[in-house]
Amino acid sequence: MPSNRRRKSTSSKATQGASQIDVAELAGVSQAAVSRVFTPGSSVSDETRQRVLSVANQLGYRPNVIARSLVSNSTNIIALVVKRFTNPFYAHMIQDFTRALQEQGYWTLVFNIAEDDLEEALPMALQYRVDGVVLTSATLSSKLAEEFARSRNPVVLFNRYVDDGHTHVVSCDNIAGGKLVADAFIDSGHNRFAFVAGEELSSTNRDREHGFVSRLQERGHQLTYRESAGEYSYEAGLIAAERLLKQKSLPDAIFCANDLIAMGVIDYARHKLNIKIPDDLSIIGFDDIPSAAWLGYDLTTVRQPFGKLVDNTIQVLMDAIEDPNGEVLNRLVKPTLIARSSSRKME
Amino acid sequence: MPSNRRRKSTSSKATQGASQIDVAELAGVSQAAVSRVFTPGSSVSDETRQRVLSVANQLGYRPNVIARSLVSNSTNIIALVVKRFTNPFYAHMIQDFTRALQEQGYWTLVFNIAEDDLEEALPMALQYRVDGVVLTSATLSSKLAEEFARSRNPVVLFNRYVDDGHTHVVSCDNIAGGKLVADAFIDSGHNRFAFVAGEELSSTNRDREHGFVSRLQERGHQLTYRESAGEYSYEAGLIAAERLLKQKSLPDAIFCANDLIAMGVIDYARHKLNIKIPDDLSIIGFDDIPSAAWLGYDLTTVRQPFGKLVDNTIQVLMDAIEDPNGEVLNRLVKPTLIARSSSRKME
DNA sequence: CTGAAAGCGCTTACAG
DNA sequence: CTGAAAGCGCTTACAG
Repeated sequence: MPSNRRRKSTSSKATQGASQIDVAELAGVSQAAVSRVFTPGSSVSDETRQRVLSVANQLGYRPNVIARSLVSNSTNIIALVVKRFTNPFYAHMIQDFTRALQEQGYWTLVFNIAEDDLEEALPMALQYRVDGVVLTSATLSSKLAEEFARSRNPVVLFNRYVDDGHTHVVSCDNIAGGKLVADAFIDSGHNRFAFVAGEELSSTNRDREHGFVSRLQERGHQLTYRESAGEYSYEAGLIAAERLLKQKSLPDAIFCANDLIAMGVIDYARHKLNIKIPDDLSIIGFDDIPSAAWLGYDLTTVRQPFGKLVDNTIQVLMDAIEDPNGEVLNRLVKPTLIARSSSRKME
Repeated sequence: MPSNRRRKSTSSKATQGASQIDVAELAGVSQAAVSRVFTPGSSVSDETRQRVLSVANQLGYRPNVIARSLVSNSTNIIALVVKRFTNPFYAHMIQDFTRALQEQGYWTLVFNIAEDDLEEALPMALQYRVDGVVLTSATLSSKLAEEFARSRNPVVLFNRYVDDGHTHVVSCDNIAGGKLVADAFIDSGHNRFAFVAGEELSSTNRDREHGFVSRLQERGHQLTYRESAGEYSYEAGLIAAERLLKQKSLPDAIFCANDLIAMGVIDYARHKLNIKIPDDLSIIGFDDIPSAAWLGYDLTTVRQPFGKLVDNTIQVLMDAIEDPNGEVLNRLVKPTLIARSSSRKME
């Protein structure tokens, strides 16, 4: 008879399920044997396995992952840090991301934070000894980056940049995206260009604008108007449109920093000012969220290669977990232009 | 000098942060003292506290929540189980829910499952010894419900029903919602009614339809057409509209089981068939997702009292965690009709 | 293949 | 207020 001394008899606190000790006692094997049955790859005789499994089933035993994590030093949990998100793009991101992670045997702990709380929230994530962290719509302060480096937790920035030497990055090539839009507008004969910015401080906004403006200039044009929505929302798009379209001479081509803004601009132009789109005004967005394809908008937009972004993020994360000392990865994924009817076609 | 024998000297594995033992040794106190400093409400002298805090800071010590969970038997994690969600309503739910939970000191572990995987995924959640579970867009099989009952994990169903005696429920009163729509249509003089169903097997769909049809009958009317979109999406709405609106004599009032379907129906009617909305056809949805208010749709809809639903869920959850033997709660929240221009006004 | 033992990093009576 | 000790439920060398 094996020893299994720790617990007094069959106690097992009322509110808790059975433990390995309970199973071991009833099955007449050691606690280690029970552990092995539930550890893939461990060597157990068929007889032991059967007996343990049967007792475990009878007792409703389930391994306590928390205890396992404590000794194995791995939780199989990934922290996904998102900022207050109104954007369907990020809802989708969470959706696909959690699913893809689950396929790899990982679970997702969501940290939903205001930008300012990052400094507090992230250390919390660390306390849970997550196996990795994905940061979305948030940038890492150098202090935090350092703390992460010290904790040796792999961090992947999603659609954000940083070049601190140990933070991995997976992002859409926003500069290239901005250039696609400039080319599309110019190729189809537009010549009064406007840009409606989203979050001024975000790298996504900066890069999209930079790509757009620089390509305009390369091809001998320039930006006529610049308006700021201030955030990536439909409502902000409406308001920006109101300001932008009260100009005496209107632009004939507007690039909006994301789709939601673009939809706000379209609706304001169409329903408040009776402007014909695309006859009088072409509008292009960024993201290709589902509603961009809706008949009421049919928005020309720069599609973020969603699946690729998520897949790359998972892959980078898995690589980093496997080899924490591997090289710092920086994956830039090319976007594509999806031409729909909110912008004039090539002439 | 305290003992702290377990560890050999200052080892602390290379890949890990400092532990209480490391801090204790350097601060010249016992490990228990360090623990007390990080346990709110424990009694520690000011001097000890200062010394420990200073050393902890110097070493970058952070409590290991996993270890704490193992002994305290509480993870401060809530499992949120969602089904593959395309609906912005649920994206919003996750958003608000995670935030509200964080305010209570809980974190959210997201389980994103296909309906069929529920049987596998939920036991996983249990293995993480989460403090509670919220189930969204999924129903609990009796086998699972029993397993949960045995695990003594509080479970709250969000917008789903079950009456098994131990599962809490927080839901919008979908039947009342359906009645609101019937009344609105009848009061404004419509008389050929159609219903476009979403997911046939969901209790939300069943109740909304039931409320709608029963109120029609109460007031001497009946349903003229019933079409099924089969799922709660825009695309399904388009297809359902195509089938529904090829009838020789059209309905003049369509109730769609949710907003996304309604938008699909509006777009199909308007852009493919040139039907005037609301002059020729009134359409009402359900949810009041953000895009329902967009100028291009301006959808009359039944607003789910979002904040109340989330608040109630959190509250029920907290109550159940505090008193696992408390009564089983069943909170039904009344929806309201938001009148916009996709439906004719009272005559 | 299997058991005894150590240990993961904590909390919490217990005794002072 | 404080330390010594037990224990949470596991995994994993170690020795057979």
